[in-house]
Amino acid sequence: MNPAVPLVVILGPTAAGKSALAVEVALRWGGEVVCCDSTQIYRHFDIGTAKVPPAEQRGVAHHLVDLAEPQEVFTAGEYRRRALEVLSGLRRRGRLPVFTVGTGLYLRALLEGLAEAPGRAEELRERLRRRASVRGPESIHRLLARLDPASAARIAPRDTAKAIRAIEVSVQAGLPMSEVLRRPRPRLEGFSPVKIGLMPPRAALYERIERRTGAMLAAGWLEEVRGLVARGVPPDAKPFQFIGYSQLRAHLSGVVDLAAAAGAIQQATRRYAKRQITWFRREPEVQWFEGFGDDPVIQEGAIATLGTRLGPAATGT
RNA sequence: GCCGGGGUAGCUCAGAGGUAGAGCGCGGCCCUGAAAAGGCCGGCGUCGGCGGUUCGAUUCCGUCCCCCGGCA
Repeated sequence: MNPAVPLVVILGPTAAGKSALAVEVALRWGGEVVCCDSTQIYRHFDIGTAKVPPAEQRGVAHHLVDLAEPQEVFTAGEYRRRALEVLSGLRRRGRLPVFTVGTGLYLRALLEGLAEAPGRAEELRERLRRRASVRGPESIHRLLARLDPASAARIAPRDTAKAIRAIEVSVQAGLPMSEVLRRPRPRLEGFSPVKIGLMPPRAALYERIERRTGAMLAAGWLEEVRGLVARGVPPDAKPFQFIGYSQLRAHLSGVVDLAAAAGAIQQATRRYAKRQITWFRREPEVQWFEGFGDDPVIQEGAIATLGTRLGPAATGT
């Protein structure tokens, strides 16, 4: 068994400056960035998902971006498998993994593992969705209550997405999902995570979200969306549900003017940031910094904290 | 200056003699293969100011201030 090696995790809400800090850390300790973001997985959806442009990568390798085509469905389990591959490569080459985490579930799937459970069953999902739209979301919940009362008690009656997953698992596994979840989970071995959290003041974060939306539009976001539609990416492709892409598609089809679309994007982003904050607050053993990751003062503090765990910087830049 | 209309939550507004609600916003939360998804909870308030009537006024009366129209 190899001794545990460090792994850096940088987490925080969208627009908190995770990417900039990650590149700094990677440059200091000879690391490579590993993205943990469910949207940057998709190819061709670049501007709105805030992928790091090559110039800002400053020669640092970025992993787990552009893994899937827009019409594919990517999952937390798939993320875990791909991340483990990347980690073993980095370990072999003696490079420090620096995760930028916007998607809390994916991080949890990697660090704590997922219970061994059946994967998606598209046909069953489709049937259940149809049932939900014809007979109402509660009908799905009633079905679940018969298959798995414990899960039904835990899942809200109108939370169709969670109820469908619970039914899917229970049916395929032949026992209630609540039982399946009791199985041991394969925790990440051989790495000791060091977690840095970015938590800018709320007002400043919201201001930055507003400005970034404008900057993304100025950078050609609308043209990107127009191009995706033109090249035939189907409207029901997963990434078209992401924040901004749905609103800009509505704008292109003439339903709303651009200003209204931009306002809706900003609002959706604020809500998303709030949900991320709620999730990350429960993450254990995080060293929190109350500012932005591209602020030199915050970077200095984070790097000093990391220094106590990683030792002095391997490369002096 | 005169005549209307109006000042109630962050915004738009409803309401009624017994200290107030809706939508949006905002805040809090949940989460095991769609997670930028999906779901749950919360009113956060000098009812423009000051007097008066009343057991009780945000509601009725007076007055002042402010906003929006129209006429000057």
